[in-house]
This record gives sequence, structure tokens and C-alpha cells, in this order.
Amino acid sequence: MAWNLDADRPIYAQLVERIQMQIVSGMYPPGAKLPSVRDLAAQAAVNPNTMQKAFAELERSGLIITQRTNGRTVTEDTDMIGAIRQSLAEEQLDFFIAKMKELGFDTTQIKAFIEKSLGEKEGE
Amino acid sequence: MAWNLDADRPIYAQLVERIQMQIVSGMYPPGAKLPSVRDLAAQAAVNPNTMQKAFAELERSGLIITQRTNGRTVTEDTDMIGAIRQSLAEEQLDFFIAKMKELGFDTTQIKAFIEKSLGEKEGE
DNA sequence: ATGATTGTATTAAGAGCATAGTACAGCAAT
DNA sequence: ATTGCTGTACTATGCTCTTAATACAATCAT
Repeated sequence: MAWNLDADRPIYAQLVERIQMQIVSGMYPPGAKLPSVRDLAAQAAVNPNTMQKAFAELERSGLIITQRTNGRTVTEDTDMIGAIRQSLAEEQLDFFIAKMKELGFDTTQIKAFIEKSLGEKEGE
Repeated sequence: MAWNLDADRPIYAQLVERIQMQIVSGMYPPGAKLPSVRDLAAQAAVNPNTMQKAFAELERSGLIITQRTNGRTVTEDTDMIGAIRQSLAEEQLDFFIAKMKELGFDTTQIKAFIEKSLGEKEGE
């Protein structure tokens, strides 16, 4: 699997975001067992230590849970997952709009960009 | 001035993006003289070497021009500046939509986010 | 009980980034 | 000519990230 990691940003941080995204988007459902540190590290072609660091971060946020010597699972707190999903979406939205305004585009123009990219029709 | 630099990304890269943004958005118009390496470094509270590295990068892309011992100016090639502006906008757009879809939102939902954030009316 | 797998911890090495400090050549204003 | 500013170059140091190579205790399957 191509994890498509960027060179000019800490890998562990990218791993955190990536795994978070996979959990929030349902690729790893609530309560699902996660691959081992070593396996995931191999998949992502990074050092186990780096993956370990990413997992530690995700655990600190409560998104995943460690069973001492029996691997890790996704939290079963669906409310929490949903909240994070919503929060990430709003973050992306705000960032996008801020950047577009920095670039000198106004509300109408931003909408035009969106319409052009997603199609003119109301529903799809 | 608060340059609001992020800790977990190379500073010089952030400086490049920031200055590029300032040029493209017209804060530094075509042909305008830029502050010296030392001055801008002081403003951004970074080491002159770091700012130097950022300038070198911007020069490589042709956006700014060095007069050997007389400072730097923004390029007068307005077409180029415009093209970069457009290119940055599309980049932001694609990135935003990709992330939102990764998060599991469909076209209609993305539009709803935008409408909610920018206001319902067509023009503004 | 044994072997494999789990998370976790440690040490060592290398690479890139950022800073500090210094130095030099060229141009402009005085 | 002198002073001050410009870009540029260099060395040294410290920090973080990343990798590599181990090692160990706890659990599970057999």
C-alpha cells in the first residue's frame, strides 16, 4: 500500500493524521482490532519505532485503546469518533476558506470554484 | 508582526509559502522592493540564514529577482503572478475536496458546508 | 510448557533544520 | 574615501526526526 508520505514533515505526525482519518471514515470501525505496530510499520514502509510513536499519540487522544500484550482496538465511543469527524471537517473548511480569501478571492468566487469542481446541479 | 509559524514543519518552507502568498495577493505588487534579508528575518523572528534560504527558493521559481547588492524586487511578470495565484487556488480546492471526501462527505454535504459558512445567498 | 506475537524500552547512528557568529565583496550616500 | 547597507558564504553547535538493532515481559495458540 502506498502511504504517500511527504518528505518535509515529520512522518509520525502524518501517520497520526492518516490513521485518524481511517478510523473516522469507517475503514477501521469502532471496536475493530488494529494491525500490530510491526505490521503497520511494514505496510507503511516506516520504522516500527515511528509507528509506535504515532500510536502513542492516538492513544493519548483516546481514539485507540491498548490491550497490554494483545494488540490495539479502535474506541467504541461512536460519539467521540463522530465529534472528531465533524471537527476535522470544520477545520478543513475554515482552512480552505481562509486560504482562498488570502489569495484574494471573495465569497462569490469561492462558490464558483466549488460549483465548477463539484458540478452545477443542486443534488448529485 | 506575528508570522504564526508552525513548529512541526520546516520554517524556511513556511516562509516561502507566506511570502509567495503576500506577493500573489498583492501585498507586494509587481516590481516592488522587498525588505532586506536581515530586516525580514527580524520581523519574522527567525535567523537571517533561514530567511536567506527562503529567498533563494523564491528566486529559483522566478517570483523574485535579486539586484546583486541592492536588495530584491518582485518580478514584473504579472502573467506569471496571476498563473501562480490561480494554481494555488486550484491546489487548495482539490486538497479541500479530497479531504472532505476522505472524511466520508459527499458532494451535497460539501456544498452544504460551504453554504453554511459563506451564507446562503447567491451573490454577497 | 513452548513458541509466536503483542506492546514497550533502550542505545546508537545519521540526516536535516535552525541558530549563532563571523566574514567578505559590491553598491550608495555622505 | 568612509560608512552603511546589500546579498552571500562559511563554520560550529544543538535539536528533532528517523532508522537500526536489540531486548524484555505478557499474552495467546498449540
